[in-house]
Amino acid sequence: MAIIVNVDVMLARRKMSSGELAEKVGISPANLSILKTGKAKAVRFTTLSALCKALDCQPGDLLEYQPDDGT
Amino acid sequence: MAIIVNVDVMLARRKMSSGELAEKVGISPANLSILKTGKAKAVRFTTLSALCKALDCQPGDLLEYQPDDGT
DNA sequence: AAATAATTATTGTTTTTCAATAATTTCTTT
DNA sequence: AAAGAAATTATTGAAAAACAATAATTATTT
Repeated sequence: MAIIVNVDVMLARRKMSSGELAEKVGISPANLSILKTGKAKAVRFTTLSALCKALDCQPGDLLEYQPDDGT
Repeated sequence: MAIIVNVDVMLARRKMSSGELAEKVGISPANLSILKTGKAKAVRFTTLSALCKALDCQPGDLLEYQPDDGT
C-alpha cells in the first residue's frame, strides 16, 4: 500500500482525540478510523479539507507516498 | 474549493506532457485533465500513488490546502 | 473491574472515479 | 494565417468506494 495516512501524528501534536476530530470534520468516528488505519482507498477533497482545517495542517502532513520498492 | 491540485508545476519541473503522464499513470487524458484543472472531488490512492511515482514526488507536492478565508 | 474510547464489521445509499467517445478549444509549428 | 497536435470539456454508463447508521468487539484509561 503506497499511500500512508498519518492522522495520528497530527492528532498527538494537537492533543486531540479521534472522536473530537471526527466531530470537527463531520464524519463518523467509524469512518475516520478507516482513514486513520489505512483502510481507505480514496479521499474526498471535502474530507481532506476538513481534516486540514481541523488539524491546521497541509495534505502533505497527512499523506505520504511510500514506494513499494525500488521500481 | 479548498484543495488545490498542482500537477502542472510538477509536469513543468519534469518536462513531461499531460499525455505522457496520463499514459504513465494509467488513466485517460480526459480524466487526468479533470484532476489537473481542479474539477475532481476525490482521488483514489492508487491514482495518487501512480502520480507520485510517475512524477517522483510526494502528495504534498501535488495537493495543497487553501483555507477559504481566515477561519 | 468498570467505564470510556476506538476499531472493526455489516448493510445500504449516494457520490464519484474512471473508461470510452466525441466535440471543442487551446497551443504549436510551419 | 493555416494546419496539426495536444489538451480540455462534455456526455453516458459502469464499477468502485465514501459515508451514514448501527452494533459488536477490542483497547485504553481511570
